Amino acid sequence: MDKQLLKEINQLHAEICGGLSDPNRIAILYALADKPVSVMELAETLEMPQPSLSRHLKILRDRGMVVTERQGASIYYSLSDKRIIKALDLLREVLADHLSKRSVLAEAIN
Amino acid sequence: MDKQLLKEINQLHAEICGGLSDPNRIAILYALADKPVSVMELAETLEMPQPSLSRHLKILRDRGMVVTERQGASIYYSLSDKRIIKALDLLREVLADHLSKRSVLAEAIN
DNA sequence: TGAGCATATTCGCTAATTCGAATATGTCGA
DNA sequence: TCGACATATTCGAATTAGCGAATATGCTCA
Repeated sequence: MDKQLLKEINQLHAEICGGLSDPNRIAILYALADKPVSVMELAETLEMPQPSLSRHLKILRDRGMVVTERQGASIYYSLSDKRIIKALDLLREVLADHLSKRSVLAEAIN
Repeated sequence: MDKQLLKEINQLHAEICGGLSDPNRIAILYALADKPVSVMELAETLEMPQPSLSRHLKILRDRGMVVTERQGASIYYSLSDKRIIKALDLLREVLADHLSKRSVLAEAIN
């Protein structure tokens, strides 16, 4: 593969991953995992100020990770692709394993 | 689940994801996908200055995403968990789909 | 049309990330 | 132990990301 092209792909790939690299956005994505949710509902569920939420949603939208559908005055957000949750779950498993290994070490100290 | 605990988990989860959110680190992780590689070899393959590489490797190490093994003067890095590549592949598929949808739109304009 | 609700954007600020350059640490073999 | 090589860390500067507060836009319905 062309080297320059590969760099551009990795750049885009990193931007997608950057969409995941904030705890609020992870909470948002899981909140959207099952069904579309409006901004107001999200703000309540996640106890997040609405403007902050909108900014995070924009980041996810720009990266094509969520899609919107207007319903009257509200806008419903949903995941654009279930594989995003799959990827998040995989990484959470990696995290869990890492933590439990560390905890074994912590025990062993005593 | 306890709300505060969930926040901490999401924080750690986001840190793992943050490990993926840089094009250089994505290149590093794919380079380690098959077999352990030394820092010098990585620097050559990826055409990256060694100090820069070491800094990125530290980020991945701190998050438990890669592990090291010393062999003489060299240090060999390897993936701590294949699921990291699986997650990256899933997200790359999401990216590919998103790009091709956009490209269809681009065609449609003409 | 205008009031009111839902969502988005902007501004000013602080904090975090990345980088190149320089330097430090650690290991091996003579 | 010293020199040479492999890797890691530090520093300062530049860029980027996130936040609260304020404000703007867009839609609906009377």
